[in-house]
Amino acid sequence: MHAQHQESSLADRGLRRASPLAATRLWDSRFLSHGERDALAEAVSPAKSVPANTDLIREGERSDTLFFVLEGWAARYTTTRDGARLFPALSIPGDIANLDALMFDLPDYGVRSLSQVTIVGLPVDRTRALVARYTGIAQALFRLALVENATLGKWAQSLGRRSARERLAHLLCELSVRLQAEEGNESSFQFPITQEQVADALGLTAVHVNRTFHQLKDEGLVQFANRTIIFPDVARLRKVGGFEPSYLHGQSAQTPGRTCD
Amino acid sequence: MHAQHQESSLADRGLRRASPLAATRLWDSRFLSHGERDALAEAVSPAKSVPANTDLIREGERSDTLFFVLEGWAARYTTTRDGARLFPALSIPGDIANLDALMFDLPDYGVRSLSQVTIVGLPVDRTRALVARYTGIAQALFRLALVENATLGKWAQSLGRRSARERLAHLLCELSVRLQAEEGNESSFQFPITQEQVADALGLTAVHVNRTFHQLKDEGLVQFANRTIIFPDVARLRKVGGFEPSYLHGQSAQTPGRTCD
DNA sequence: CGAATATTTGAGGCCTATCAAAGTGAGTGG
DNA sequence: CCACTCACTTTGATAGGCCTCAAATATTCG
Repeated sequence: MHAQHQESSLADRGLRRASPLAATRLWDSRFLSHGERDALAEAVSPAKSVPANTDLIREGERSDTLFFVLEGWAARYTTTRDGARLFPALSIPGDIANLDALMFDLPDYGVRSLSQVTIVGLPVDRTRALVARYTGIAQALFRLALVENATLGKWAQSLGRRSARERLAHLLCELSVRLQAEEGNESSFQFPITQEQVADALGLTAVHVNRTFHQLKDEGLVQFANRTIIFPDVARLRKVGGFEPSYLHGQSAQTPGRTCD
Repeated sequence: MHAQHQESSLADRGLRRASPLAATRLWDSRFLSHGERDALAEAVSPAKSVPANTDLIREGERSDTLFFVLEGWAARYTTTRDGARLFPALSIPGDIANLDALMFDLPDYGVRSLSQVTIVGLPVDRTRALVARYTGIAQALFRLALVENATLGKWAQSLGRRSARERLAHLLCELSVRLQAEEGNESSFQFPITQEQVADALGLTAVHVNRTFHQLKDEGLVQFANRTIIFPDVARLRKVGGFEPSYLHGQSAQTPGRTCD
């Protein structure tokens, strides 16, 4: 942690310690060399805190920066004409909420904070330059896109073919694995979002999510204690949700070796 | 079309005319230089015809080649323990069915032909070499991943928040646009799959898909004539499905300029 | 402490699933 | 060219999961 390089410019950007990106999957990736990490840390904008329920990107609004989530949860959302909302993806610490901004100027979704979040921005043009110059960064971003792809596929499977109970169980299992990279404990984590937001992730009603949560509680599969969720029996919860963590390709610390080819 | 380069080796691979990839989005991409196209055509394996309902990749089976679909329709599929199937993606001519094989050795899905298909394989290791050498190819593949991402997001929106009628309308609209790159007519195309397969794409039952098709027919929104589907009123069908083609980012000939930044 | 937000509970209804069977069409072999 | 078969489509009846509407309770936050 000695300030070997010029840390001052980084500190100016609010990146006092190593880098706010240190918590990020992109950063953790085995693909990044030292130089690549420095280049990334250099390109990043100051960390910013955003309150809950505020749009980072309004639906269909142009955006010229990539958003890294450092703390808190955000979500991509789409709205149908009749006002129904769905979250095709939850963005939790370590995620990039709008990776596609790298290639497309107009997203087909919005991004909104679900809890208070702290984020860091990466300007698209600078990122393009990094991608062109550093193959490791290009690979890491490509990997992120593919993992998101797999996650979306599972999401679709849940929405299309699983009951409310199974869907909720699957979501909770997925989150426990994805969060584990930071929390270090797969059987419990902070759960900062409302049941209505869960409903928008699962394609259900808030009312029904509530009933489903109670069902899982009654079965002894989940518990709550001041905003943290606890899984007394992870194995059984996974069974209920039909959850197989392999599609996350080592987004957690749990399967460190199986990440890439 | 004169054989300026050595066409013989290509011909040996069954790529007689320009290249079987000519029909492919990857090929069409404005990112590919002449040299990159040649390199791609060179790397591709001989075109192969596969009958309907056969696995290109069995669920969870290792695969070391990328599959381009040249003709016919295929699908990625996932199965839940109770046997329910869902297609998170349909792979139609021009698509790569298993892009993630580039980075991950074990897919979390299977790939299966829905109709008779002709495909071409691209070995993963050769593709990696191409990506490392040709930035245009890397960019084009990244684009494909991001478009697939957007498509999966819309798929999730349909599965989570749209009625059967809306889902079917949306799917048909999406297919009409994606196929248009080849067919050139957005109001009609060959429809080679069964209602049960449609059900697996929409998260419905074959029975209900049948009823929903009839509903759309009765409304004058779709017609069938010997295996081709016809949309008498595309605008109205899009309205029903809540379909906005922008997320496909110019996968069709219809929005040629808006493809990239 | 009060207001706004989130959770909880109840009753009733609709959309889609399930189960079952009949009808249709394409391909095969005699 | 006609049975015959297999797969797909179509139709009907019933049931169930989740939604809708509504209101009460609990919690958060200023």
